[in-house]
Amino acid sequence: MPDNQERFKNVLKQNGLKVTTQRISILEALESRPDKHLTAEEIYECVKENSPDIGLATVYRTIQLLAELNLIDKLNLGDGYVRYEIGHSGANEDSTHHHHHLICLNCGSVLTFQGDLLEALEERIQNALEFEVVDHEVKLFGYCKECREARIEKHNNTNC
Amino acid sequence: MPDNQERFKNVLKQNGLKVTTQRISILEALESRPDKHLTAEEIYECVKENSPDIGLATVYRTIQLLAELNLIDKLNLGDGYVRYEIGHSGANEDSTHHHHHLICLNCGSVLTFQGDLLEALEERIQNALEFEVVDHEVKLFGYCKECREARIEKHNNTNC
DNA sequence: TTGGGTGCAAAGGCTTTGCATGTGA
DNA sequence: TCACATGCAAAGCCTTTGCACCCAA
Repeated sequence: MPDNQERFKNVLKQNGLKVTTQRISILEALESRPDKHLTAEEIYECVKENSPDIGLATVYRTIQLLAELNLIDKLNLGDGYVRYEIGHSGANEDSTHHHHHLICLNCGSVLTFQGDLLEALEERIQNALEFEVVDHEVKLFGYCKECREARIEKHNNTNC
Repeated sequence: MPDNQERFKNVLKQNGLKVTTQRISILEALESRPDKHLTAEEIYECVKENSPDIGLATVYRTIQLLAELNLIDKLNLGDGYVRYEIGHSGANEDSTHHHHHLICLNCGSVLTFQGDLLEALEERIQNALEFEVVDHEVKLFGYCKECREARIEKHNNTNC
């Protein structure tokens, strides 16, 4: 999406930051793999294909920057890596209510789903606990279609 | 709760594991601070008061064990530490639907709340995406009562 | 020109692991 | 007794930082 890239360049300029080839490459890498939830290392490997000289430290610095600019979202699956993805909602929409994640406990794949059924809950909390909710994160753990089918198959074959 | 401790000892024995003073101490430390979401280091400091010779490695090994035995829950607030707390639901209840967390973005305090408004959502996902949900994790980020009041006060004083 | 950006390597910080010693059953 | 558990220190691993060089503006 060149739109997104133009927006990125503008955001950088507006913040007095420079538009460098590395920054563009990293954004492109993330854009080319939507819903992929890449780790810093994966982004690094991906970017190196086109920019072999890039350093891992630059990747870390840039994703931190992108996250601060709300251009990408951080995601922690609890596996020791911090992951990143292009912001689904975009900076123009209400960024506080976005998508959530379905994490397969077997293969580790991550699906996303839209939907915001938490507003009622948040309102209740706001009233009951006087806690002002500004963001939320929902992770659902389970088994994806593929793994379920494989498991059923295995079950039929081995009976365990 | 001596009940919990008895249960713990039984669980250990049933799994062919030994009941050691270190393991008991660590469980006690976690029990004495419900809703506190301690890091390994904090547990270590806490246990050292009564067992000065304990090693940090033992704490790590034990909390890992306790988590595997479902006696404690892991919690990741995204601040670089893994935290642990005594399982609220206990092993006798339905352990898949427990409590959730309210994390203050200002002071870092963590409140918990019960309630499970996600069942409808999970059912919908189960049907639509053929993803079998077995557990979920909900984190709400915002500002606790104390910080809100402090913020309002500051606002009134400094006008910013 | 020039101050922010980058690459490389070293350092940080949390967690795990190897190994000899200790200890519950 | 003896296999499991512990303590200590070293190693692992992801991430950040220091510093000299580079380059977008």
